[in-house]
Amino acid sequence: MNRTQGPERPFRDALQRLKAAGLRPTRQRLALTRILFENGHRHVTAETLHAEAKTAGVDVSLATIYNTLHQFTTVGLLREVVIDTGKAYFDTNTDDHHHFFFEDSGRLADIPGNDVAIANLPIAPEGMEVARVDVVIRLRGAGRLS
Amino acid sequence: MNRTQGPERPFRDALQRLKAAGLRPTRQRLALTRILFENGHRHVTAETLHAEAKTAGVDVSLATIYNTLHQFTTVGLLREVVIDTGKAYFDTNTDDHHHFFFEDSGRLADIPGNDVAIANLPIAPEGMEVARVDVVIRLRGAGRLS
DNA sequence: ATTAATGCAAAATCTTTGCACTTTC
DNA sequence: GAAAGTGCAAAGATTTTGCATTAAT
Repeated sequence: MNRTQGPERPFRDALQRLKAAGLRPTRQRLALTRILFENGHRHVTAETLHAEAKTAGVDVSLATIYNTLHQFTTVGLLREVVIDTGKAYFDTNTDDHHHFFFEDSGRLADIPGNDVAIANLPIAPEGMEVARVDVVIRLRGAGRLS
Repeated sequence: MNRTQGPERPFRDALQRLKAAGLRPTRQRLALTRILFENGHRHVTAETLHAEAKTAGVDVSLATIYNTLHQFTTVGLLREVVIDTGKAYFDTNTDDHHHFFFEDSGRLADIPGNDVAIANLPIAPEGMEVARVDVVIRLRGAGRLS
């Protein structure tokens, strides 16, 4: 838009992130990257991301949302969290960590810190290696939201 | 089939199980109960259970399979295990325990023993209680099946 | 120019629903 | 014969796919 000044910082960051991941910085991917990574860690589904994009005035088809979520996951920008049968959640925090799942609202939250540890992790069967350990703490309750 | 003798043991067990759960012992539910509970702990999906029933010569519609799986889960005969987006697994072992998931084959297995323990379980947020803690160890590997 | 990405709508999966028919109590 | 359960096919929901168009290198 303004080419007398260099691109603003957030834009440059998004561009950089895509380049580093080896993905072409298309208009859609740049917009989604900014939505996803500019405001701390996020948990999204295809649907919520699509809605957010629309709200932000970015026109992206659902198919592209799905493509993008999976490409980002493949290159390590996102991580998929299996919480629910029939809906895929993606987390912008790709570090090893675990989750709270609020059953009432369907909201997902990282468990703060790396406190959770698993004792007596059983040995993987012959010839198998551990790809990942997922811990989900399902919460239910007198759900007055703060 | 043979009414000069009392019903055989397995049949009686299935009947008993359904009655205890407050479910009417219909032909379909009896058959599914036997398939599910007569041979140690099992992990099934709607599809695998439907196939097994068919193989066993039991005619049950898919809709009834779904109904039954959910009814059984509601009354505590089964437990749902969330492993995979887009496919629901059910476990005949309703005790507190965790799972291995073989990503290659889609097979699910209980982690033997109650060894797995979680250290530093974080406090549930205000007004929330822990409904359940799920641990899934995802395995991948030089998967030569035994 | 070449290659990759996007969008659309159609298809594929898995699951649920509505309603007539059947079975259990 | 009430009430509950079953089966079918249709409808839902989410995700994937095929292919023509558009954009990036």
